[in-house]
Amino acid sequence: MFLGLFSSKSRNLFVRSLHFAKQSTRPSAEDIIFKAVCVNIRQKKWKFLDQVSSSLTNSLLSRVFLEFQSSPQLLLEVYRRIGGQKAILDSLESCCILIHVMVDRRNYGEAVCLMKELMMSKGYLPLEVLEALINSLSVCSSSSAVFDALIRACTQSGATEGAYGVIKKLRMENYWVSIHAWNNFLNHVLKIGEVGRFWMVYREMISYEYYENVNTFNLLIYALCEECKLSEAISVFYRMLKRGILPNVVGFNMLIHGACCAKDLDLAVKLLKKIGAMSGGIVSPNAVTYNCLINGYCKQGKLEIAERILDEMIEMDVKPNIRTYATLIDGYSRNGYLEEAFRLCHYMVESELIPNTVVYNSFIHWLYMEGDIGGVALLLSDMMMKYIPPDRFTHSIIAKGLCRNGHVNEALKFHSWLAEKNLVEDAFLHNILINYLCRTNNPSGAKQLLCSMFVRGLIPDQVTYGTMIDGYCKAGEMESAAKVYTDMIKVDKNPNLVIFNSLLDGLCKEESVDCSRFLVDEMKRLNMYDAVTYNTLLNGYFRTGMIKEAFDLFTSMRKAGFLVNKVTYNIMINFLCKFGLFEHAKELVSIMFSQDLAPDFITYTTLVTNLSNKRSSEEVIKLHDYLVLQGVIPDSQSYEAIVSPVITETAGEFE
DNA sequence: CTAGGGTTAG
Repeated sequence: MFLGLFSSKSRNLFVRSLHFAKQSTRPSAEDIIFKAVCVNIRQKKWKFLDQVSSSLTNSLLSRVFLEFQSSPQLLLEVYRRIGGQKAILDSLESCCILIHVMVDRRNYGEAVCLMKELMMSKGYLPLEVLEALINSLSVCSSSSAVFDALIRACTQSGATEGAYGVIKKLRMENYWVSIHAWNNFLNHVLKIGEVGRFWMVYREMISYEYYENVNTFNLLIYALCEECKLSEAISVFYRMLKRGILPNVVGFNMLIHGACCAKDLDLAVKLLKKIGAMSGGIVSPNAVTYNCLINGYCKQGKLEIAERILDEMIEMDVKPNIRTYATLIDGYSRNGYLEEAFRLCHYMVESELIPNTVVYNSFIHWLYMEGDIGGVALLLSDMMMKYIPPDRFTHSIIAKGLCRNGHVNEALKFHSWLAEKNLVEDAFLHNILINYLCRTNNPSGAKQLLCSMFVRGLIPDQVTYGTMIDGYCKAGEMESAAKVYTDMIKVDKNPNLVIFNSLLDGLCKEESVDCSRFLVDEMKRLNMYDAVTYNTLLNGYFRTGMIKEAFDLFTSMRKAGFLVNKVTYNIMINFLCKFGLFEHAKELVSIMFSQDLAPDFITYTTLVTNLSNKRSSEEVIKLHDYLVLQGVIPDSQSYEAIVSPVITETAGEFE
């Protein structure tokens, strides 16, 4: 009978009369419909709800949500059913009630999810959500954990300023911002790579007299590792112990990861061995710990040790996971052992771990690097058949693979295809294409691509600008390079070391010695310079015949130590050879060995080419033998063109 | 919370 009122014909009439009835006294029409809605929700009669949902008012919805506070699952079901409707869209309050209920039930995941929905799909600002949450605080019993959830929702959806705004506002209104919320924000700031801001926020937090907990300390360790300040990270660890805070495995993992990133594998292993002692026996390594070490060794090309760690891990009863194998597979692939990588993949499948996108990405990348386009095609179709979704990494890998194998136009077509299908695009992919367009002497095409990024709503990053600048510098178009540089400054992007080095290289190639020197002085003032900077300048001095300056520079580079690398010696050897000073050049080769800077194929080519121009075949062969005996891998092109012919020639003499 | 895959310099 009552339900008959809601047949589609009479519904509108009813709703209209509802507004009328609002003014009149008991029992108000809202009361009636409220009761009807509640009864139907209790009986899960969704059809009824679906029929009326579009005409439910905010206040009524709020009442309904409050009524069902103690049945969170039912409430969630109601919300999900009518969530897409306009009524609920406008009812920020009811959603906030639901959020409070979820937080009360410690269902933080759902609460965060609802908040992200409000901000990302429904367009509410973080501060609007905050205000609504505060307004509904009085009717709900929820604690300030709801604010933690809001900050988490902001950081998870990338709203950095939103999250910080919420923290500020809460402090202004005298609400308590928990240490968890601070930690979450600090973690987010680190993840987006803003270490400087991390320390600012940390100092701010400390100024409000917060006490760091174990997670805060872990974040400090992480930040210091990011800055390659390992010993400071370790001392933070001890400071934590002194405070009586018990360490957890995460802190150790961060230290070990930091040591691996700083290529100090001995330290990483030492830390692994000392986890027990340093934690008073309460912490033991987990899969992450071992994975960090395995990755460290893989990146150093020490695959036997990496695999030994895998064995040790199994021995210690720590189960290897997909990341363990993905790391090793990539390690083998990047060091040229694709067959081994496939063997490991088979083994992994036998251990009932299914290869994921990351594993496919590694294989595809390294197959492309080997020029095995057919292999790539097989893997890509395999991925499709197994419904393993490609991601933005896959796209970049394909684009780069195509470019590298000479199909820049195919890569561009692939890119347009992605755009057409509205598939994920990022700056990374554009950077690859821009780079190859520049390399194929098409800076104007690269410029077009850069402009198209703005149209697609993608923000070019430092690498994008750096790649463009380098492209123009290499093409000798310094004015265009300068234009890109100023464009970059205009959008508040700071130049980095790579960009300065590119500009310096351009200036040196132009033989603008004064400008080059000026730039280097400026870089020194900003404390932004490295071996590349000095190598570029050194090369520039030699090219312009400034021999004295070059040698003086070399001397001061050696004094500094860290400014000298293989490239430095290659440059020196090249010019010594050009001047006919072969004995001096060879002296530098032995210095290279003694400094653990093993000559590479460029050293080989430089020496062999120069020697063959001016000296006898015997000397060329002697040099070749000497280098090979010392473990230098010859450049195959130089060997075929220069050394191999003279070997057969001299061999003929002895016949 | 921490670990794996893609971009720039000589």
